[in-house]
Amino acid sequence: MSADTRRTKERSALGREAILAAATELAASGAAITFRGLGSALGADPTAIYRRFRDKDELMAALLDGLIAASLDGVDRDAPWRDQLRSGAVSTIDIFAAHPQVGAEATAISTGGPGELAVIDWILSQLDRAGLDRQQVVRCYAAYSSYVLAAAATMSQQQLKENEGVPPSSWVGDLRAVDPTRHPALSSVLPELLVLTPREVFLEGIDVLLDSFEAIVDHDARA
Amino acid sequence: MSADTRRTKERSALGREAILAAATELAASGAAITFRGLGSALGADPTAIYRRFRDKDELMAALLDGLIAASLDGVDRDAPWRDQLRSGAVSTIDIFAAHPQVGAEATAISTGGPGELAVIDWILSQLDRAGLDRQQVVRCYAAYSSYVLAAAATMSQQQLKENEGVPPSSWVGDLRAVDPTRHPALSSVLPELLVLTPREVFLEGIDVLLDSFEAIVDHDARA
DNA sequence: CAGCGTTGTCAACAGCGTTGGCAAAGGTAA
DNA sequence: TTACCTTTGCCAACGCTGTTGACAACGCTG
Repeated sequence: MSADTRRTKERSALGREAILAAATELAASGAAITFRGLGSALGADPTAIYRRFRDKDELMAALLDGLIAASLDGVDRDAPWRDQLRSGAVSTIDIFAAHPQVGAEATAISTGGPGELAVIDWILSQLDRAGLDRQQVVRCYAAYSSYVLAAAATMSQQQLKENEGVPPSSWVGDLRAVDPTRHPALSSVLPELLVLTPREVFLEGIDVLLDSFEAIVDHDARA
Repeated sequence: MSADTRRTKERSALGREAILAAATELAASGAAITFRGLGSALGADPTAIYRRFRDKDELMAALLDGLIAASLDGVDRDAPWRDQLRSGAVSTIDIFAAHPQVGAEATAISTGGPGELAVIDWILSQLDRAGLDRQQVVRCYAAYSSYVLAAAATMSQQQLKENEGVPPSSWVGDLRAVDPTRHPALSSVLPELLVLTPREVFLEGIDVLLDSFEAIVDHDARA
C-alpha cells in the first residue's frame, strides 16, 4: 500500500527468497514442486519464476542448499565433536524427511551454495577438533558426508512413497515369503530385520561410522 | 519366418525377459528409459509393455533387481569375507554407474525380487562368517547395505549429469571461490578435497565401514 | 518527453506416463 | 469346420510436466 516500504529495486514482489520460501512451504506440505503449483501459491504466473532461476534444476539446487543450511541450526556448536556430528546427521535426515520432494527430486548432490560451504567447513572443523590429521580428516569427511547425504536423499524417496499411500512396510521389502533352504542366513535373522525402521538403519550406520572415527583417533594417540 | 521356431505360448515376442533385456540395453547405452523409446527398441507399440508390467515403477523395480543380482556375479564366493564384501560393493557401484537411468529413476530402494533376496542372504552370511553375533550381524548389515545402495543411487545421478554434458567437476562442487576467513577448516584441506573423485569417496567410506566391522570382531574375540 | 531494460502474462510446444477401445490371433469345445 | 473367448498388440487420446517466444506494462535514465 504505502510507498514507504519499498525502496530501490523492490518493485517486484517475486524475489528469489520469496520463491524459495513458497517452494519450501510447498515441499513441507507434501505437495509436489511444480512450476504451475508454485505459481498459484505465489499468486503469479508460473513462468515468472524463470526470471529468477534458469531452470528447475537451479531452483531445486537452491532449495536443497537451504535445507542443508537449516540442518546446522539445531546443532549445539559447543558440544563434543562426536555429539555435534551425530546431531547434525539426525537433523539432516529429519529435515529431508520433512521436505521429501526436495531431496527426492534434487538431481545434483552438490549445490555450490553458501549452505553447503558452511556445512562442509563445520564437518571438517569437527573432525579436526577430534584430533585427526589432514589426510584422515579428508578421508573421514568423505565417508561421513557421502553417507549422510545419500541416506537422506534415499529416505526422502521412501517418505514420498509413504505419503502417496504405500503402507509403511519394512525397510527391506516384503520378506514374509523367504525360503529358509534357499536363504538360510536371511531367514535366521529375519525377526531382527523386520523390526528395523529406515531411521534406525540410518542411525546404526552413523554410529558405526563415528565409532570408526573414534577408533582412528585412539589408535593415532597411542602411536 | 519358419513356424518351427515357435512353440506353445511363444506367439508373443514380448515376454517380461525380452522387455527387461531391451530396457537394460537401453540403460547401458545411456539413453533415458521411456515407454516410447523402449517400444521402438522392441519394434512394438509402447503401450504393449503394460501387458507385462502394471506401471513404470514395477518395470524399474524389476530392472533394479536384475542389476542388484548382477552385482553378485563378479564376486569370488570363496574369498575372505572382507574381500567379498568390498568387491561386491565395488561391483554394485560400477554396475549402477554403467546403467545410470535405472539407479537414478528407481524410486524404490527395495525391489522385493529374487536378486535382492540373494544379495541380502549373501551379505548376512559373510558377516556371520566374520564371527559376528546375531545382533551385530543385523547392525552391520544395515549400515553396509544402506550405505552401498544409497551411494550407488547417488553415483548414478552424478553419472547421468556427466553424460548430459556437465563437465566432470570435483565431487564437492565448485570450491574455487571459497573464502579462507569465513571457512578456515575448508580452505585448509582444499587441495586434498579437490582431487577426490566420487568413486574414491565411496571407496573410502566402504573401507572405513569394513575397518569398523573388523574392529568389532577383534574386540569381541578378545572379550 | 522518448527510449530502454526489466518484469509479469499468455499461448503454445514437445515430451512424459497412462487409459480405454478395437482388431487380430491363438486355443478350446461343440 | 464353426463358434466362442481370452490374450495380445495397436491406436488415439488425455492430463500432466518443463520450457520457450512473443507481447504488454512498468520504472528508470537521458
